Amino acid sequence: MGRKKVVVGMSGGVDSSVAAYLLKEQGYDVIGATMQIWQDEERGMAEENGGCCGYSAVEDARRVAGVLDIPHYVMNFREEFKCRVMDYFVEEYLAGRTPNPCIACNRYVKWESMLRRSLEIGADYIATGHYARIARTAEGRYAVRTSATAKKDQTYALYNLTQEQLAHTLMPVGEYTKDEIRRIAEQAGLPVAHKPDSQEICFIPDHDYAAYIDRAAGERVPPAGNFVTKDGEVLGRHLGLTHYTVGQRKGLHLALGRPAFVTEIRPDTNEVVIGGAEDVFGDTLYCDHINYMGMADLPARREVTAKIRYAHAGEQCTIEKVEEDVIRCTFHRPVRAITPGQAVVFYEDGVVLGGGCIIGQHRR
RNA sequence: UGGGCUAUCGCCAAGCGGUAAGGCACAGGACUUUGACUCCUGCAUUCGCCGGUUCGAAUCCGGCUAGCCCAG
Repeated sequence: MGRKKVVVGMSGGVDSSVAAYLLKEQGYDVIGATMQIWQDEERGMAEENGGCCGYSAVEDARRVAGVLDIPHYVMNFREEFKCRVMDYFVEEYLAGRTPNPCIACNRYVKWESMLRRSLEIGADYIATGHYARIARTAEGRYAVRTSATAKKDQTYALYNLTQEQLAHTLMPVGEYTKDEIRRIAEQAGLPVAHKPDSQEICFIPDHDYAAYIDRAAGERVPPAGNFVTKDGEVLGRHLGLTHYTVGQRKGLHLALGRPAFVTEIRPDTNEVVIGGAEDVFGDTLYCDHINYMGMADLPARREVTAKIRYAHAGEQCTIEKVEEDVIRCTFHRPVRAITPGQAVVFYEDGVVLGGGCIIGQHRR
């Protein structure tokens, strides 16, 4: 009767399906659970391939659970998802920042809500199909560390998890490569072995973020304004701050003879600053809303590797706490597109030490 | 109204008698559990309009139209 009970968050995709399979093989008492997060089921049906939490989620997950012969529940997190992910996404854009909804979804929905509900039904752990591994530091802290495949590594999106959450988390998929996972799925006879990988933001199926924000924010959407150079020269009109992000090139409709990029978004003056390719590099950033993971605090400066976006290879840098809940990060070499609202995540030997939300290149 | 200059893809711009470079922008695709970046592909049977010269013109000639500049 000593079998540990684990609730596996099943999205209906290959990864989480294999996670459930692996845990069952390892002797856990496995329960499958699929989160219901769509606000509008009708619209969800429009999506075929599904994001990490697309419409086909429930059905596919149920079929997999059937094959694995494990119970399967559907957990309704629509309210949490709306409040912690969708609303956050819109508010950030309205403030001229660029949010990462997946990070918020992980921390607050996949973990906070799903873990609480799982513990309530007597589970010891929750598990997901993320390409990451749980590590224990010498000081006894929990942290996520890079998976066996650098290629599909998903630790960046998990930097915001708490010690409590990590203590109750299993990530069996992190030990394998994507190819191995698909092979395992095939051998196990899982019906989703060849389902395409998820991508894009799951709650905006048509990929038109600006239009989504327009619908959600109505009157509060920032109006059109000027594109300017850093010297103040007006280059043209922009469609409204929510259409842009730092580093962006496409969609500016600015034919300057050479590629033009967004280097800064100024909510206070409603301006979008434009520069050349070289102008989007910077070597210093400040971040707040720090989450300490592998390290308990940052009492002194420290040399680490930092990623400033999901698909960033990482760059060596020095981090230093400049005030409570604000860290300055100085890169050894300039990094491209330091973007307010995005997360910066610190690593040491593949272990996530912590991270925060980028304020910008200046302290504010 | 005289004199001069210029009119080539949405923007900029090669071309100077031999059968339309390139850049930017844009579109599509690839990549991608965020936004981006990047990469690949596409993008003027036609050169302001009408005639003429020539085997052959965007390139030469004439006229017209438009814009710019200098005179007034």
